[in-house]
Amino acid sequence: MAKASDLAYETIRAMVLSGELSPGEQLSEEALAERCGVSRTPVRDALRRLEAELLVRKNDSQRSFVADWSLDDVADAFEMRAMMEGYAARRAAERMDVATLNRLKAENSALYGAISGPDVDVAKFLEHNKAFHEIILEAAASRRLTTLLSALIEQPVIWRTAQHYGPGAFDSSHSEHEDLIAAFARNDGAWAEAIMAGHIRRAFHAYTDAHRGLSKDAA
Amino acid sequence: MAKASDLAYETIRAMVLSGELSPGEQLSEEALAERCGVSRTPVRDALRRLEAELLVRKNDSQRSFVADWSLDDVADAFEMRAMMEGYAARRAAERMDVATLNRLKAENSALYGAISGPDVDVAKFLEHNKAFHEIILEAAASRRLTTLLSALIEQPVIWRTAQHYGPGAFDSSHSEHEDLIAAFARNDGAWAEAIMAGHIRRAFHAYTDAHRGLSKDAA
DNA sequence: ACGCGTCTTATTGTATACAATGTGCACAAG
DNA sequence: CTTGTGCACATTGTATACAATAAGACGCGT
Repeated sequence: MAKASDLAYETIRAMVLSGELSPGEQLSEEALAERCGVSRTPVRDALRRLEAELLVRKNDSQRSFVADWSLDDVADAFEMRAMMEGYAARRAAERMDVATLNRLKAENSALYGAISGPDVDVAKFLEHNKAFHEIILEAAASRRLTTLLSALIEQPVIWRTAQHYGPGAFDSSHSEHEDLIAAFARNDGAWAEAIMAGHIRRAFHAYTDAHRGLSKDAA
Repeated sequence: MAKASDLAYETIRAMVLSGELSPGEQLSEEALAERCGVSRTPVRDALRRLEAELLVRKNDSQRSFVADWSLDDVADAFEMRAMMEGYAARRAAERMDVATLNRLKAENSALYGAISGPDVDVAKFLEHNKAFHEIILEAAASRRLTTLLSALIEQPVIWRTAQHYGPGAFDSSHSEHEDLIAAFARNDGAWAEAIMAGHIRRAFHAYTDAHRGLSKDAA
């Protein structure tokens, strides 16, 4: 999309994710515009996008605030994702072809490369993990599903989960991906759906384990 | 929300739904602004909202077009809705209380009143049907689910389906709602989910039956 | 001291002008 | 006749000024 609008979006998003803007804090369009070095117009666009992603919420009189996520909200988001990605996996299994299967195998091999060395390369893991899931979503061949899920997948709480993974969790991810590939190879939609739902739920519990006892962490 | 922005949204939406704007037709912000009697700014807001609702799509270079729905797209939308409303019904069953149950009973009684006379009052049926489903969504108590589903429910193809119902279909709706109430009363999430999924799928087949042989109907 | 109404001010909504960008067409060269 | 290039135009992106509205502060009366 356009330059300034994207800049505003990325900037504000980064500020929310980093905690530079605290949950519950009010967002003034003018203040944000100044910090981004653009006018209010692209900021308004950006806020609309962020609102759709649930990173920002608006009160009754249209004022914007940084969304605050309770544990219930996080659980809710993961449950939604488990359901929808499970559904996507089922559809993908029913429509799987050899070329797509090979792409999935390649991504999961690359993912393994990122976690099999002496140190885990978390950024690389995330990259290939994201690619893996996106290929499945693409194979599900549902525009609506893609639209709705992408809003969920971008949730900060979700993708930051891997930061809290122990070494075993990375291996689990890799092996669950292998199981998914096996299900896809057999066009077994029900199997794929079950694995995927479990896959997401395990990520959720990794999150709760990491946050046990912590009331709130800003960064 | 604001006056002009809402006006633009409602106006454009009505034009798309009525077929005054044909599927695939390009939408110029300036032309729409003139027809709505407002400036381009609120029109841009309205287009973003309509894009989120999938009534409008944008091409690579951000030009807007009226979305055109193939049969596959419609089937896709119904499948998504079946899955998500099924999930909502399950959650609602697990959280159901007496007050909500009574509201559901009242809505379904009113719905019965609209269809039990000599002529079916379709508008009244739709109103109570919508209210019934909204109560369930509310009882599901998931902000994300509400956000995502509301985009789907507003789809024109979906709510227009009832226009094609035969007399038996209205009765089926009413009795399926009764089944849902029974499942809710017993907090039987799995049952509620199964009924709801079937309920939506039946609506889909009512749609395909009505359109059998018709390539496209504009209004 | 407390509640209530008004006034000030912060914030968002809208209009308009201008800049940037992409699209299609015309025309020339091969 | 086809293809490539460039120009004119249609359309969207951005900035800014102004209008409308809601939130908060202040003072008044009780």
